[in-house]
Amino acid sequence: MTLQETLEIQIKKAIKSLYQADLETVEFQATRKEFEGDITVVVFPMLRVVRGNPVQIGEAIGNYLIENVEEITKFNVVKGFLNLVINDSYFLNFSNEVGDFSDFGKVSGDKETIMVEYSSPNTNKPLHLGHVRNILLGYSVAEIIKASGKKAYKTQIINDRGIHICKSMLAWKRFGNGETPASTGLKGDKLVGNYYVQFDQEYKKEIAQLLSEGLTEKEAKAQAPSLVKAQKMLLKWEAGDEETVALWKKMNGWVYAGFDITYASIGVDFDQLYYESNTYLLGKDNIEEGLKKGVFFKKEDGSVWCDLTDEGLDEKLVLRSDGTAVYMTQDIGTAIQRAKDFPEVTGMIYTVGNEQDYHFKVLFLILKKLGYNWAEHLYHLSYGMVDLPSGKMKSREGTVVDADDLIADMAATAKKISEELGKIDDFSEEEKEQLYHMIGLGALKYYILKVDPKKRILFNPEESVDFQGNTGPFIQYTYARIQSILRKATLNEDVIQSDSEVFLQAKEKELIKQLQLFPETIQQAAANYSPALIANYTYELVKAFNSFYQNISIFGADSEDEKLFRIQLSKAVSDVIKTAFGLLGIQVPERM
RNA sequence: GGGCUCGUAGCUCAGCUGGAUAGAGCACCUCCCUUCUAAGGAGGCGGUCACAGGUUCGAAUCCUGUCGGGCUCACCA
Repeated sequence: MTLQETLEIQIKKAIKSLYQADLETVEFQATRKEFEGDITVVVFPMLRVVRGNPVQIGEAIGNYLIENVEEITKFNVVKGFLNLVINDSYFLNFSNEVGDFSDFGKVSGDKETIMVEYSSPNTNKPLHLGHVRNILLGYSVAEIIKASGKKAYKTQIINDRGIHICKSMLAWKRFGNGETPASTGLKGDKLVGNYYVQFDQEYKKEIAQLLSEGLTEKEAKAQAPSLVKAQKMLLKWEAGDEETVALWKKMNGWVYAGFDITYASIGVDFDQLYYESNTYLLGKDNIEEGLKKGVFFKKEDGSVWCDLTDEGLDEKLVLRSDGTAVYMTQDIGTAIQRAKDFPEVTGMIYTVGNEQDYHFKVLFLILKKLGYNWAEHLYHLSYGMVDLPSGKMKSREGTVVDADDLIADMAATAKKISEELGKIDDFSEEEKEQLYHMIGLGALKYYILKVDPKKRILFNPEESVDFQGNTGPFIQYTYARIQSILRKATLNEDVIQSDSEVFLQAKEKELIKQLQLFPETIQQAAANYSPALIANYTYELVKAFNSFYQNISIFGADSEDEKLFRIQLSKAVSDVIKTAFGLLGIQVPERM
């Protein structure tokens, strides 16, 4: 039983015996810095059950707790807030009982399995900053779910077919002269992306030409020769035309090789891949089934719809009048297919931008109506767009922040700062490069993950991401600092254990309190799908540690026991930093 | 127009299911490396929590409305 649970029981007893009343719940909060105390009971809500002056009630409860709870040594009441002081041995016991903090806060278990979809790129262009936000969010949420006691499968659906792919293929055939990644030295995704851009330029020229010939904009867009050719190519692809399919395979292969490099650089992975070329026909059977169940209805022209007006939404098309699938059809089919592939899956998370909020609202509703039990646990991990000062990023117009370039820039900044400081001059070149990458990536990931996913991010490439203050490198730095202490401690053969009485400094107590919050922070982050909670928690922990570190000497402690305790506490903090950053997908260095 | 969403310090953001005088970082100004890593620490400056009502012991937080930004309402994906 936690201390808070004990207190709740005792406070209910106190109210019962003092006022003959029953409390439903007791409201606790952390005591604010300006008051003495470790935990605070809010008295106001009790006034509903107990008549009286909040200060007097607080005093009465405080006195009762001192009598009946040994951990409570003192209290004070300010207005309706009862501030309780907890004795040192409670905190010392806590850190001794945990002992090894390397897995502290994590819960193991696999009763529930959640599938997390993220990234899901098109194969006609390289990954950019928008994808990066998606990838970081999805990966982190999957890791948080695992730490909270569930199983998580990371997956992505690769959009490897469709008109957009044909556009790149067409432009390559026309302008490519047989270029390959090997012949140009370009990453495959970059090479293919260039042709996608080239297609669009050509297409725009054709539209301009047709407009000058007097066509309307709509006509010009539909009749431009490039587009017509791309549409023909798509039909050939769907018919299984050998040459088209071969080219498609070749160019997609280039892109996958490029993606793999970027994913490895970012440090993310997947458990299961789905390809749209395999799944785009799925869903039609499910529509048929839904028709029989009465979930859908057919209009006179043969198109199939789902009526969601009862839920305050519109009617939604799920099958065209010619019997072909739409986006929704595929998503219905894919979800059902995944549940078949992984029968243990109890829920799915879709990491997709907020422009698709409505689509997922509808998708989830339809799946519920179709009667799948896992449909109750579907979640759209929606996030805001990443905008540039110039506006929206557009791949076709080449106004994007490329993921590889961005990571390289971040590493370059890390290098510059590191060289100025000169603390790792003895590293080998390879070690240095690894470290710069780790720090640069840490800065980027933290920068993106610490903000609420719902908010859009304005990214200004001119102003580089910070490396000081509330940043990834600041936290990595603190970790490295603690490792330095631990190396020195090992060198001095200080044994990491202490069980005798030591006097706790206020800063040490703060640190332990902060450590105690980690398990519930993980649970909250999982419940809210929020890496930001982990990031903010870690920042608070690290701030508390740095304050401790600057104000209290570890190796200059008065007694051997105190010294050992401080080393042990530092170790615990660094273990938790490592775990927390692991949940964000950020690595921590031994030195920096 | 309907729906969803955001609006907190000059800038970037925290603020949990309503709780004490609204917190950080950046920027700006003071201090602190004979001590364990100064990518650090201690402090200062800076707010009508978009606006107006309401709910109550108490509202940045909940409700309604207004204003402003974004997204979305395709037989596109």
